[in-house]
Amino acid sequence: MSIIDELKWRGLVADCTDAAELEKKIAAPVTLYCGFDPTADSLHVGNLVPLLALRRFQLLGHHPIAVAGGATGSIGDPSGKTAERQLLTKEILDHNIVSVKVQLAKLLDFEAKQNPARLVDNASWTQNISFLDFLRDIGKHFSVNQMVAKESVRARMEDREVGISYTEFSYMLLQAFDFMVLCRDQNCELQIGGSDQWGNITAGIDLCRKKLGKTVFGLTLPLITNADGSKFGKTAAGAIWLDPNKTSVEDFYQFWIRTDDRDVIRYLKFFTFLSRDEIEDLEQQHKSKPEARIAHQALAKELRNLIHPSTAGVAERASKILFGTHFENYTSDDWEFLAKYSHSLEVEKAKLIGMPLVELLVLAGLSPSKGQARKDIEGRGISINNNPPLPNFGYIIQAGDLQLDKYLRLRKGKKNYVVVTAK
RNA sequence: GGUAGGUUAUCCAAGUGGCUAAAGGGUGCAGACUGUAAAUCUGUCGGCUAACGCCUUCAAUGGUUCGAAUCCAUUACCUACCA
Repeated sequence: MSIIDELKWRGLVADCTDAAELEKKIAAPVTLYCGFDPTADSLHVGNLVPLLALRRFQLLGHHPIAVAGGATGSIGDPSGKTAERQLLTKEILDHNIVSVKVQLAKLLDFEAKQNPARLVDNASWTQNISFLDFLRDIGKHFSVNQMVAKESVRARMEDREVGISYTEFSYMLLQAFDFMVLCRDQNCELQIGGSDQWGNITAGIDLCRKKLGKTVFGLTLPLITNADGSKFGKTAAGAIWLDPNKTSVEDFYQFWIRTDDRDVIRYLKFFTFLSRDEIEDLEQQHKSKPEARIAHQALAKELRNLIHPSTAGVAERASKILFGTHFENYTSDDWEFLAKYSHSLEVEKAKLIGMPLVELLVLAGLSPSKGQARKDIEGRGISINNNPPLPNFGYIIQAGDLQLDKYLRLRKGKKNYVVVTAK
């Protein structure tokens, strides 16, 4: 199966240039790239789609290049954005680049004998070029008329409330320049990216043809949407990050477990490397017995293994303990384990015993304020250990609430848990 | 540079002197139903308080007034039109 067939089956092709020619080209190994702008100090699950696509290409023998956007990230891509963005400071940008590079490096194989991945930073060829040279050599090839017609720019021009700065307007020139440089120096012939990158990619293709006389290709991946219409990868608490310090291993796992039924098979295709047979088998199981959530568990497990390989088994175990019923039998190992991988809080024992529950809820971060904590309790959403919800908000923590004289599980609703440890 | 309009709570958005902690909607959170699903229904959604109530908030500062999100002045930011 060619990479294109593979991607098509997975629903991962939104659009591509000259499909017939691309099919031919791709029969032999090609060099391709995808850019990742360091807009934060970690990648999030949304970045996974193009990144895993690079990996899929690599697995089938192609040569992937991951481009860290040191230059483009300092400008800000207007694509898909409804408002002008705040420029990141130099310090934040540097910090982000370092972090993102580490994550990119984890998901591609740099040791492969035939087709090792490469990681480059577009600042390396952009930062020393002068503004005048850039305008003369690159800018001359762009027609403002065409740039204005591109969806990403047009949307912002039409929105009277927002507009677009010259800085962001120029973004596509930088990205086109990247493609041209990679094509020239590394023989890169294909750029992939999210569907919002279409305009930027075609700009690069045009530039390669004009500057280098070469025909190169572009392929975009679909924007991932949730069945309920909300944005993929965002929760109220924010994005789901790959960095375990920003999104705990347990939360990361839970995120996938809670996938909408209607999305779970699509996501298996998008985000895992399971084979077609395996996914179709899961689909059968899911259809016949959705409440067992077999597909959800497979999805969560695959992703956890991929992103947090050193924690194999951790999330499943934590999940079993948190959502299971054999609460009284926890050993102190179980408790320590929970404290480490889910949300936890340490409080001095002397302070803990006798502390009003509302105060503990706020300390634990389960309720934003004491007033809200009170309402949460009155709404019968709060319980300690595995007891029924507490009926009144005057409750004070007792010594008897501590399991093994040390641990206490505080729960809000079904999904929010904090393990409180007395010290 | 000139002219006009805007800035309200987590987001959108009403409100043009007292009845306004501020309509409505979204999101969120909780409850019921379930499967840690969806849909639906209910409650809740500035802070403190057991509660009466008190405090802080409508871009910022200063003013008018018994009383201001609402009126005036200055400043900042955003947008449009004109030059």
